[in-house]
Parts: sequence; structure tokens; C-alpha cells
Amino acid sequence: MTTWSVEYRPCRGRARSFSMTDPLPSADATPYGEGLHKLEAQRRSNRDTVRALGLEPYGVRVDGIASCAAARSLFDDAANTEFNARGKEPGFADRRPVVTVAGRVMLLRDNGKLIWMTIRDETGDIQIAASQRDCDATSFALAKATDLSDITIASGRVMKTKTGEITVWANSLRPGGKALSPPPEKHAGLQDVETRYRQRYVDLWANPETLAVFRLRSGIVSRVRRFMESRAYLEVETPMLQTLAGGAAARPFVTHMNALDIKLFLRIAPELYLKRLLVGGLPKVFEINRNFRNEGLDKQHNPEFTMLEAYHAFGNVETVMELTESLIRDAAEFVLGAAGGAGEIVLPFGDLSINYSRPFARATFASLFERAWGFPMTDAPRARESLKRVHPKLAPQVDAMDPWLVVNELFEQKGESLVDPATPTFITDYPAAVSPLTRAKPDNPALADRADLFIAGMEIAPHYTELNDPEVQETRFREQLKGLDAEKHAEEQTYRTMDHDFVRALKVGMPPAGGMGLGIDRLVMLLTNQRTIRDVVLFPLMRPEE
RNA sequence: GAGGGCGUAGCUCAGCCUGGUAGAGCAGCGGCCUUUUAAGCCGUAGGUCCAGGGUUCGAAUCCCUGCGCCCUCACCA
Repeated sequence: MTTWSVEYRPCRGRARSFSMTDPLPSADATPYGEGLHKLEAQRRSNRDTVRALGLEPYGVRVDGIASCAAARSLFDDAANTEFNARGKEPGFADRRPVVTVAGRVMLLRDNGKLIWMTIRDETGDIQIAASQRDCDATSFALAKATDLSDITIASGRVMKTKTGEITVWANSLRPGGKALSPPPEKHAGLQDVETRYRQRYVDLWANPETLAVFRLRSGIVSRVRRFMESRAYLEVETPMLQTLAGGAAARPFVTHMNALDIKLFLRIAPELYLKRLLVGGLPKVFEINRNFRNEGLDKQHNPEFTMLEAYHAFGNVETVMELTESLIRDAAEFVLGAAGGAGEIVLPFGDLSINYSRPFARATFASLFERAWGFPMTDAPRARESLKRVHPKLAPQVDAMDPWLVVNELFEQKGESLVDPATPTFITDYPAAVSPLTRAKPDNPALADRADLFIAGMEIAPHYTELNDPEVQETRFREQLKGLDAEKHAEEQTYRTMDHDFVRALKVGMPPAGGMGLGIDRLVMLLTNQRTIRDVVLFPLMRPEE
């Protein structure tokens, strides 16, 4: 006789094996064996009780369900008063509204012949009463077999208890979905940060603040889209799988396509495709979608993140600065409106109160540099000396560095921090040497026509007057490639490649343009007062559990 | 990458400093209860103290290593 050894893993506890010669686990004994947690076993048994009542514990289609909020608003004080006064008179016509609600059982109080539940849906909570007198027998038995965190459906009259709680006084209950997992603690909720991210499906219903943040996120993104449309930008979708990963300086994720046997990259930016569309004659385009960068994780970086990029033909950096400022103010106004506020658009972010209503501040790179370091950025010797002092690790290389790179290092050390975090601020006029893909300022070729928006110390959105001279572009690409130290950047060379097609596109002729990129996750962090990007991404990347 | 913190029942947390048989609340189970709402009362059960190693007569506790998460800094851009 052949003996198969089958490994199988109960949801908890050790894996064990059994062979075909062993008796099969019986179906009505717990099919997951002794590894099954008692709490789950108990819930399975309650589920079987529901089946024995002739009901489907996982629910069936139900039409005409009212939200908890809608059911509450149906409450009719006059009808309720009338019922309380005359409900026992023969022939009395009950005018209290009838409703069906569905939700997850958050609280359960079994008084014997009267069972109270508080259920929750995305609109809020409502209390349900299931009394032995007023429910049909099956429904009452179902109520008895209901566990915390089950999904239940109740139909009945909307009334108010003598303690003033709006309640659906049920005459019928139906199962809406069995929960075999026990719920988090009912007062403290789900606290563990890791579990909240890994099991967002629990976090979302157990912690209403979580749901509120993601509803706001959805509203913000929708509002941003409508704003762009109102400005006559066309929404487009460009490749996320690219044969070259261009448009930004970041390490891409690499994958392989079997059918063509080629290497593919997840995009690090949509930029080069959106510009091709300008060449194609689309004057104003935008895309809101995911970019992927194969770099570290921290409070402001998730490997996949959502960016808005927009390009405006015949515009320049000022065009898109105005766009961003109006767009952010509009989104902030939306959030404030959702919070019931009015007047000046001020939203909290941690300890800061960020004012979005005034014109955003501006500061030039050069002025911040000088304020930070006490000498002008054109003073290369002093810059080198300062960098050696503050960054001893870099000291040996400093003399060989491009003077503008030295300036840039110093600026990032101290310059950015001079910007008031509570005032949205554009830093303008970056050195051209540190902005290779940007056009130079018409009146000063040493400076780039670029502005970066900073809010709360975070870089939110860069703005550029785009490069559209194919020869300049090609030279810049070549310089970028040449700059790679072959040994140190061996890996980088596998994905940094000249984008010949993009140069070819520019040769067809691209109108002058302003372009911007706005980090949507960071914007949502600001507007919803969340300190980490993981609290505004539904399913942030986590290391696998096993 | 460096430093710090955390990991104990399904959940929320004590206990660790100062080593001596594992604790509470909620949830669960049995019982009572038809206006409760963190329901209440009586009873009861529940543990790989993240994993591995070490010290010790004895380790949740002290030491080392590893894993996971969080924080700060650095790197990257």
C-alpha cells in the first residue's frame, strides 16, 4: 500500500504530518486538530449552531440595507413618544420607521431574554436589541450564537431606549459573516503598530481613526484630480513597466519579461513619457500613480509611493508653482471643510500649525546658503573648508569635488533647516550644476529654473522649467553616465542607459514647458496630520512574516 | 549601517531594576438576569514569557547571538 506523507500546517502551532493510513480527521471534529486555538474552536462551534438553525453563517445577498448613520437619522421622536404612550392600545398603528442595518458586532450584552449589541459599519455605530418576546425564535437563537466581531444583519423599528440610545429594536436577525478570529480588546482597540499594518483589515474597523485617515486620503486624491481637470489638464497613464528606468536618479526594481526575454524596470518616474506626450501635441497632461524606488524605508519613504506629475506646455517653473500652490490650498480647504472648519486654512501637523491660506513663501537657494554659512555660495575656498570641517568623512574627497557639489552638500546640512516648517516655502534658483535635467535661468546660466516646495521640513514637490533642447539633453545624459565610477557603481551601470528614444522625441520638437511632481503620500501626511507614511498607505511594505 | 527601545494569555498591559513554581483587565467557558450601553453578579479555564545559547542550585528577570517591530542618526537621492 502506498503511503503518502502529507505535511500540513495548522494556523497555529507546529506543523505535523499524517499519512493516508491514519484515520482521516473527522469533519465535525475541529478539522485543524489540536493546533486550533480554543477561541477559534468555540467560534466554529457557534457557527455550526447557526447552520443547525438552517441559516448560512456566511450570509447571503440582502438588499435595502441602511447605513448605521442613516438608520440613526431615521429616528422619529414623535412616533417614538406616541408608541411609548399608546403602544399597548388595541389596534395601535406603530409609526416608528422600519429599517435593516448590517455591521460588525463591537459590543455584546446578553441579559438572558434580551440581548444588546452595538454594531459598526463605515458610517458609525448603532445599538441593536434582540428580545425573546419580539424576535422570531430563529433570530433569537442566532443572537444567542453570535460572537463579538461577527457581521450581523438586523431588521426592526428605530426607537429610543429609556436611557436615550437610538436603537434598532429587532424583529429579525440574519447572519452576515462569521468571524472565527477573536477581536482585539474592546476598549483599547488594536494598539500594536506592526499588527495594524500587517492586518489593516482589523485596524480599519477596530480603530475608526484609521478609517477616517483613509477616507480623507481618498477624498484628497479625488479633489486633486478634479482640480487638475478644472485646469484642463488631461489625465494619462504611462508605462509603469519600462525598458529603461529614467526620469529621476534612484535605483529601480528590476524584473524580467519571459515572452520577450528582456529585462524590465518598475518605473522610478513617469517624467520622460509625459514629456513625449508634450511632443505629441498634448499641451497639459498629468498622471497620478505609483512609482517604485529600490531604496531604504523610513518615515517619509515607502518603496512604492504615489506621485502627481504635471506638465504644462508653453509654461515655465512659475506656471507650475502657481498650480501647486492653488492645488494644495484647494486640498487643504477640502480637509478643513471635512473637519467643519472655516476661515483661514490652518491645519495641524504635530506641534506645527501650517497656514495654507497665505501666498507660499519664497527663498532663494543663495540667500538661504548665505544665512546658513555666513559667506556667499560663490566663495569656493571657504565652502571647501567648511565642508571638510562639518563632514570629516568627506574631507579627503572635498578638494576633487565640483564646487557646486560642495555647495549643495553644505546647503543640505544647514540651508533647508532655515526654512520655517510652518510656512509652505519654495526654495528657488538652485545651482544649475546640481539640477542636470532643468533649463538654466535665462538671465543667469549658473542657476537652474527650479523651485522645490518644502512644508514641515519635508520636500513635497519640485518644479522645473523643462529642458527641451535635444542636444543639451543628450549631453546631460552622457555626463550622467560618464560620472559613474565603474567599480563603485557596477550595479548602477546595469540600469543607467542612454534613452535614445527620448532624445529622438525631443528632436521632433517639444514645446517649452513647466513641470512639477507632487508626493501625494507626503501631502496626505500633512493634511491628515500623520507623522509616518505608513499611516497613509493602506498596506505598507512589511518584511514577510515567515 | 550605528545607537536606543520593545517582544509575557486571543487583545491591552503589569512583573524584569533587586533571579525563587506566571499576574490583572477585557475576551472565552458554565450559571443568573427583558432597557443594557466598558452591563452586572457567581463560578471557571487559559502561557513555546519572540527563538537559540550561556551564567546559576534555580532565569520572563542577568549575559551573548539571532529574528521582528518602533525611534534617533547615518547612507542613498
